[in-house]
Amino acid sequence: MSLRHAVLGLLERRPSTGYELTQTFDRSLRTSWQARHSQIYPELAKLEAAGLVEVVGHGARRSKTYAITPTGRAELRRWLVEAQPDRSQRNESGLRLFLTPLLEQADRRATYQRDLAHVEHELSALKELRSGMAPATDPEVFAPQVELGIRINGVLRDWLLEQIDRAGEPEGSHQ
Amino acid sequence: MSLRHAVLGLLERRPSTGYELTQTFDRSLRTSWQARHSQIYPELAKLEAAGLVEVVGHGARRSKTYAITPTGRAELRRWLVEAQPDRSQRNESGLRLFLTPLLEQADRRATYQRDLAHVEHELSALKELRSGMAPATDPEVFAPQVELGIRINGVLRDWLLEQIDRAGEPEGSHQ
DNA sequence: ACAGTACATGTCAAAATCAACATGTCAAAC
DNA sequence: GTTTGACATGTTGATTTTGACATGTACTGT
Repeated sequence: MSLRHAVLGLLERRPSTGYELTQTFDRSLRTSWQARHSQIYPELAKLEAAGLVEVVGHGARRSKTYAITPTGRAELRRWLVEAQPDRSQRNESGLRLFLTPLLEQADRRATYQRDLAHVEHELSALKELRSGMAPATDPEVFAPQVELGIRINGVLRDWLLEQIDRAGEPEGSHQ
Repeated sequence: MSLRHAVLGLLERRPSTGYELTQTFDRSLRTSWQARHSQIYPELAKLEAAGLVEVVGHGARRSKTYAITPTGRAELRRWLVEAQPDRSQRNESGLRLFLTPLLEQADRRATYQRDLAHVEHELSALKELRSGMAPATDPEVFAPQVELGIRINGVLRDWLLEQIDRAGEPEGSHQ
């Protein structure tokens, strides 16, 4: 039940509406956990019923702002500190990378190129985020995560470049 | 429907029984895609019904060996080359890393330590795998993936060490 | 006034996944 | 000979996740 704790965690960062949570899932959390609004709204209702979150305000367009309660905070801490992590993952890109060697050279090269383009894109987005980050606003709560993302994507980029090189050699080298 | 393609991919590598696939999911694929036997056996049945795989042999203990068919191979290639990748992930460890800064210092330090222990463990397992890998057996189909795993876990280790250092400073430094 | 778009919340049926139940085979150790 | 454990395949009910359907609100530009 990670969705529950993801929602609690985001509400610990700041009180939010379901709509805002949906966007955060889509923007910041997409590389760790994803959820659609059709999952988030029911989950908020369940969390409220369980007393882990509460509605702290009503805004425009029927929006409800939720905040975490002390009970919810305790549950979040318990999960982070005491619950044993589930290390398994679901990562389609990883699966593709694992299977790509099965392709013939030209196809393999093409898919690595496509992945490389995506990684470069991610990398520049993260670097822009890093440079534009107000050092006062998110005091270091956020910066290290961005840094980690940059490093992992850097490793991925280098690795992909090596694979592309390698896939090109047998045909392209020494005319 | 990544499970389907994961199974096709594994059968492209070599014909296998459901039991063998289950083990491969658990051992090699656990960082990309996981599946239990209760999902794998029905999926094999569906794939067989669809003509993407076929039974090529019966072994001891009622075991059935499946192999990919030409149709299945075509579908696998189509998925790898033409289908647009789903970049979203489900990764509880990533989620925890994202939320850990919310904890107070002592808890934060402790969870980073726990993660570090796990990463070190992964790292030594991968390095052993690298050294023990027959260069002739899995000719390079497998080696680059192991190398990537080593590099990513290395980045993770360094990052965690930095975070632990940082979390220790305000209290532990200059007596 | 009207159109388009972003905001905002919900529900529902289908599909995917998981944990538990269920059954049986074969080899090695004792 | 029998117990233990790895091998091997299945099913079932509950939970999680998805994609589509559904509805309404507020602002912005024309």
